Amino acid sequence: MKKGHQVTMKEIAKKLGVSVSTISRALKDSPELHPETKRKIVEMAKEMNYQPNLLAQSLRISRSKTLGVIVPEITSHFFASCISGIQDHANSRGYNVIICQSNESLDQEKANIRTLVSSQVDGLLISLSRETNRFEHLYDLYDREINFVLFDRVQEDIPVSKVTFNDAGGAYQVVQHLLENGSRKIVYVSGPEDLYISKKRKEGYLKALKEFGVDEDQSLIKITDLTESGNIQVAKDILKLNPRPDAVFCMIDPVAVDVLTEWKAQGIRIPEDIALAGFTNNPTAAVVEPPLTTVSQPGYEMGKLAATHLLDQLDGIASEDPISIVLETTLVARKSSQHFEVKK
Amino acid sequence: MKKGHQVTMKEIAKKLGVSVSTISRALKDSPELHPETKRKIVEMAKEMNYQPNLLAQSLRISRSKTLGVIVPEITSHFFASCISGIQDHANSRGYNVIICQSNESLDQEKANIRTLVSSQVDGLLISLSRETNRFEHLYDLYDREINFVLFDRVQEDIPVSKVTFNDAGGAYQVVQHLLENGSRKIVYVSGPEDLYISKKRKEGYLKALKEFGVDEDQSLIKITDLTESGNIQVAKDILKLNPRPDAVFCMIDPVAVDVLTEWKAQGIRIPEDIALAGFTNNPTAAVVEPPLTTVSQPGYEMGKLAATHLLDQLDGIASEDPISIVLETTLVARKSSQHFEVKK
DNA sequence: TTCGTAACTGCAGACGATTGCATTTTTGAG
DNA sequence: CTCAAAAATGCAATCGTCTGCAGTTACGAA
Repeated sequence: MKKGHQVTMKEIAKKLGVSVSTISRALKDSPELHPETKRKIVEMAKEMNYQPNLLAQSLRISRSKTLGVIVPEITSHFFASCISGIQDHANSRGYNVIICQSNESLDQEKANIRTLVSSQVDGLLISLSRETNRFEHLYDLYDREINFVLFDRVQEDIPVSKVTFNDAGGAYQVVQHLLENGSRKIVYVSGPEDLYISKKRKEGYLKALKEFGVDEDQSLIKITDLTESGNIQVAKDILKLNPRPDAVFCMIDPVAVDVLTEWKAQGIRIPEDIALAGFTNNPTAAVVEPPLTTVSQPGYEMGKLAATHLLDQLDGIASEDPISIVLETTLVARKSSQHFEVKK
Repeated sequence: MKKGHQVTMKEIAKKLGVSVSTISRALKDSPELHPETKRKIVEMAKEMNYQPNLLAQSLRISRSKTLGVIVPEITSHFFASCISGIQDHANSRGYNVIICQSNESLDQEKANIRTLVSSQVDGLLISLSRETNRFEHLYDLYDREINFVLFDRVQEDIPVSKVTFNDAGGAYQVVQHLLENGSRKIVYVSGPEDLYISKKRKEGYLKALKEFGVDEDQSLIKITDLTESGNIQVAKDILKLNPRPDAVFCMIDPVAVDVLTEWKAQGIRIPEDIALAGFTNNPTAAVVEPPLTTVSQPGYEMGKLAATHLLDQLDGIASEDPISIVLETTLVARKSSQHFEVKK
């Protein structure tokens, strides 16, 4: 198999004995061309299976009609959904999408940005890696006037558009739910503390406690590095608390699933002995036993909105002033949180 | 935010009062340049934050250093893993990756191919959609001498390289496992019959039965359209069989999970009343109750191998003759298949 | 001082598509 | 049959980068 040679306008021109400009005009259906010439050219182009070289077009108009996307990891169902939303919307507006993963690494994130910018993407959609606690690379994009939109894992201070969930609100919903079910001693299992979502969900957790008149207790806030072993360690630590807490709210579903698995192995009954809730509504949440109470975050919608806004900016439809779009989440109450009801 | 203007060689040249060619040579560290000139240019380039325009480079050398990937859907964990493997390997070799989803639609698949070819990707990695039962678009690529590799969902007759799992072997493993556990009346739940993996896994199923001297029984082969309602319908149909089968082997995990959920809702005990097994080893398989016996398919490996082979072809390292790479699968025996042991 | 050679740098054309302007061809009127 | 206007087509430059070749310096030797 040789390097596939694409048919160019030049070749059509030679075959038909006309100039390249004429080919170009014919294929754009220009009115200043003789209809017969046009017909012949279009026919020949089809016959030769001509397809325009997008690279050349992009170079000429300095717009690649391509968006760059950077997510921490594609294999996460949530980010895959976001990508799907971005794709579908971008394609419907004639844009291509180049996807990169940062693998939760700041260096990789920077490298991705370099590559995408070099590739002349018209704009970027970025969800920050876990490691990203410095933001020069983003300010650099900003200074260079390259359009980008942050989504889900954002940095709040940068004056660019952002699409986020009401993470605090979602956490509030789920903790409120646990409180309403009678729990008072509620653990919050957080990810790394400088992570945007860790902070926001903690806010919601604390707010709910406060409104129900429950005092904040630092010993009930556990931190995991989000690895499986880290999660299991936290699961064990929680069982050592005395008195044992009524309920545990994990920052993301995978943590809750690991905790659940560990506890089941130890013979702890959920929700009878302790209630459990997660966040994100991963596919796994619905199928574990007992089904996991969680908060639903429509990733597809988020991706679609982020893409819409970026493209609106690029196409000059949206104002260039940055905006912040906040999506609401929905509590998905399942069996894992029915602590006191079951007791009765 | 304006359209980000990228620094070009021309601007560096103007600033330094030299020609563009000199800039180009300096940045390529050409030996025929005065070291001092070179130093100044490199310094200035860094200061001005110069980044080469990949579009222009690609146009010039007629190679975009970009691969196109088409998968049925990104949100499937398996395909996401493949993509991840493709990405990592392609990046390590200096290639970008453009990802498209066909959403299981033939038309979308064709459209994706058109776009990617127009975008001048150097090669394609394709996993076919469910709907793809005609293959003109692939033969067309072949005729145009455009490099592509098929993976997982392949078409066997096209003379291009393919990477697949030993699907028949995997199915054989799992059915053998069920047979060894004492099951004899084993249902195979298949997806649409013209799907590559439906056929291959059926082969393995039948082979295992034959080797254990179990007669093939058409009434034990059920077909689902892979929608949730389709899967549930099959779950119900199986319960109507008289006598009730010992075990059920579902072509892919999501089907098995739907069946499991439906049966649990009906009070059927698994594996006590009936054993169950899936295929793919999705994350959900490990966390359902009972944990699902399945067959592990390393998607990341598959993606990596497919990318490696394609790039080897492109770089002239691999022979241009198509090859077929077959990856082995691993049986993951979990509780859902411990039918007779538990009975004892 | 002059010349040869090496060291350095610039020119121009190419990649493929597009477009303002110039040029050629056609058409019809006088 | 001529000529002007209109219609059809071609020329050339552009986007940013690269490179073969030609041109320009500098330097040492004679």
